[in-house]
Amino acid sequence: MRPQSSKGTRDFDLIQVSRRNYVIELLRKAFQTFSFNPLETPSFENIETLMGKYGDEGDRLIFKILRSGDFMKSVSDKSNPKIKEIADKALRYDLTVPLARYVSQNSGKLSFPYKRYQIQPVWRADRPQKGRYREFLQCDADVVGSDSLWQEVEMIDLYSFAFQSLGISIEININNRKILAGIAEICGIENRLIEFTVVLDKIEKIGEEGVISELTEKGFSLKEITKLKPAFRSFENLNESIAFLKDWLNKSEQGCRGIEELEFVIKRVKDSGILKLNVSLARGLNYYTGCIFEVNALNVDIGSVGGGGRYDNLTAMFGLENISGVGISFGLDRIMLCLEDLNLLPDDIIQFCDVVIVRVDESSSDNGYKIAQELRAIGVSVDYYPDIVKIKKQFDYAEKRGASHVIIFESENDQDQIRVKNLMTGESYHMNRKELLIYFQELKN
RNA sequence: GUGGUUGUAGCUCAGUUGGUUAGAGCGCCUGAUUGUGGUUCAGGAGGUCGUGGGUUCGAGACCCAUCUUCCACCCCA
Repeated sequence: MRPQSSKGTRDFDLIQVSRRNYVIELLRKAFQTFSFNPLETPSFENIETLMGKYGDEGDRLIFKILRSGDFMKSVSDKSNPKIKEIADKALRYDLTVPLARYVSQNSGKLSFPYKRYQIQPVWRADRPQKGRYREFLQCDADVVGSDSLWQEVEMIDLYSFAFQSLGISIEININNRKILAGIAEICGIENRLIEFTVVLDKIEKIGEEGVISELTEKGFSLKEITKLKPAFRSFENLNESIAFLKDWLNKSEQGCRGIEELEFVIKRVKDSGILKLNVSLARGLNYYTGCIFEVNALNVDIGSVGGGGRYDNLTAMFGLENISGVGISFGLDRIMLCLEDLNLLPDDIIQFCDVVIVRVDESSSDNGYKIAQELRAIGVSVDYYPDIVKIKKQFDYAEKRGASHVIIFESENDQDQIRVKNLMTGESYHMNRKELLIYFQELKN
């Protein structure tokens, strides 16, 4: 059996784990600063909880878990069984639907608005690609149970806070689903809103001509497309774009409401300079109903590093009506790529061991181990080399472990002459037990 | 799900139109050298050439299937 990790999954070694933890801790801190509380939900849910929430495409990508026992017995058509006959659980596909389930299930004991953050892996049976895996960590913050636009304001402030702490310069594209609905209304295609937005969302990638040809392909008429054309325009200036939209959509009540919402938010966020109104921004998930955002890192070509928006009635499918929420997500894998590209990862975040204890023969084994115990008691990370092998090999080992010091017990060594070598400087000292403890104590501080 | 791409020693890769015992660098092991690891030298181990079929006198090279990698779609994060 050849060792091989499963498609679209990764192992993380010491360095990668350290770096990821560094980022996760900063995100956690940002979430806590904005008073979100942690929530963790199980890796799998009942299959009905997840199926049908992400569209047909989503259903296909959900990892389903086979029923236990001899479930095939009760399958009617064995050559073509129904999913629910053979699978009753599924791995979570995102963190939003489990949140909706949790909030609905616990609505009695939660106080609203309920603010939670959640950092957990999710699974998608997608075909892997650059920065896209079948198992990846999502970092979400959501607030549910308030219609207030202040929530949007806070979410954007949270984005700037978090990315600032990571040292990443960003711009946030912002739009409002109501504006998109308004555009559809003005152009007389309100019944094809989702189709239209999915295509419009690609404009950055495929350009105006691409969008036009794809819309044509989908059966939009030339007249409709001509009417839609103002949506392809992009503006550098927020006020300019708002003025334009106000004029264009003044006949659409919904569109006007969308613009008002945007204005409210834009006026109040801390760094409105990073906001960019982008009418073509739609975001795939069609449960969004209000403001939507997408975060792009500047100075690096990595795509979006986060996104989110307002959704109404996400809990309705679980029987809890009239609950509105805003959620944002941080794409950890993309953020890691971005930090690597920009060289923003500090190198002192990797937790190597501090000291390796080596010895020449068994005569110093007990003394050596005692030192290990004493050093550990004062919080030093100690590796006690277990075997008596050539000193060269033990030194090589220590260096590979990233240890900053080696403590050497030579056969003639008595307790008062313990040799300590600093691998960073190459300096070597002799000291007794007490001095040694003090030396490392000071190093810790 | 569609179309392409990749897979040779622990790592990075060579391997010429199918033809003898499949190579290099780094790493690893052993021994010397360097006054206790980091230098230098010498020697050595390690590959069913992703896996399974097939074509052929002969396959790492060709064909099919499968797994994996990366990429573009679809979709999305």
